Amino acid sequence: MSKASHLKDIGLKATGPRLTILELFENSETRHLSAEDIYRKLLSDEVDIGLATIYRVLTQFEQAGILVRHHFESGKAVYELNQGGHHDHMVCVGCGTVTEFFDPEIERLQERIAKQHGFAIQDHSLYLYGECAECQSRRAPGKR
Amino acid sequence: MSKASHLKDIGLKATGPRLTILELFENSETRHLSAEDIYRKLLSDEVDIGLATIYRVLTQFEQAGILVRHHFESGKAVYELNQGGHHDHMVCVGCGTVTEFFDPEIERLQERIAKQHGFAIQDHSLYLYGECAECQSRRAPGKR
DNA sequence: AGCCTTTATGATACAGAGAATCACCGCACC
DNA sequence: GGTGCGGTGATTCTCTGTATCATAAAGGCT
Ligand SMILES: [Zn+2]
Ligand SMILES: [Zn+2]
Ligand SMILES: [Zn+2]
Ligand SMILES: [Zn+2]
Repeated sequence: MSKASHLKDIGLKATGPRLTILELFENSETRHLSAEDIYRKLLSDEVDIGLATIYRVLTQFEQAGILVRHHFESGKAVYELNQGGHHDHMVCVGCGTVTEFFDPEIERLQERIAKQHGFAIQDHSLYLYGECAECQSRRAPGKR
Repeated sequence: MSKASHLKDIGLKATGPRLTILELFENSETRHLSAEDIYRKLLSDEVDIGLATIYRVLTQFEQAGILVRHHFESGKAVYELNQGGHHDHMVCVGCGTVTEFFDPEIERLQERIAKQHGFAIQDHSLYLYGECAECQSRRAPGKR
């Protein structure tokens, strides 16, 4: 009953859709999922949850700190399980693969710049867009 | 006739709306403007340019390299004059003020991380969100 | 300048992501 | 097992931004 009680702790009833979506994140190969991704995945699993519910649950989970939301250039928001460690993202414009990274030096420099301007950082977003190693060799197989 | 010939060089006719929008950017106090911002500003100046035209012209100017587009968390795209130097942005969640900054060290570290993953960066976006100095003292006048 | 072809404009319709509505449903507590 | 309140899902609405299309205006040519 860990999952159900976790939901109750944050004031959310342990309903079918919520547990299903939470489990989907825990068992998914791809960490970063959009509302549409989740909707399609559930449909292919014969689970029928309305798109409105998915949007609602994702928002609630984000506010509860269970999920973290990101906005890549794709235009649609993606969510991932909040497992404590902050990290930033590299997005391949070829295949869409998302790679996570964390650089304490960059984090420190951001704080330093903010301090220089008397700015109190609450949040930040750093996305690198480009071509992953696979997509590069796929486009120029000879090179390397 | 510098502006007009500049437009012609990139294959765009030097029309009224295009010149007006370009001049608006050059004379604006605020560097970062959304389509809606421009539309309202022009309306208050008794200039009537359709919103569709503004969106179209902004897209063309971005493709021509005259403007650079950014997506802050606000949800709407903002544009600024492309004056050569790349920079990143700090956005105040209180008053919306945008502060620009450039840190060669952060840029270098991004490249290093990409290289470590065999990733070829084409573009990146770094936004810091928080409270500017003014908004902080406005909320807590005693402190400082 | 006046004509003519090409491109631009602007009103409006359309699209896509996501939030709001609201009647119905089902979990939790008794 | 009833009852009430929160949850659900079909649908509608909102908000950015794009596509359409008839009309207008650039700019090259004479
Ligand atoms: Zn790739
Ligand atoms: Zn991540
Ligand atoms: Zn501020
Ligand atoms: Zn800027």
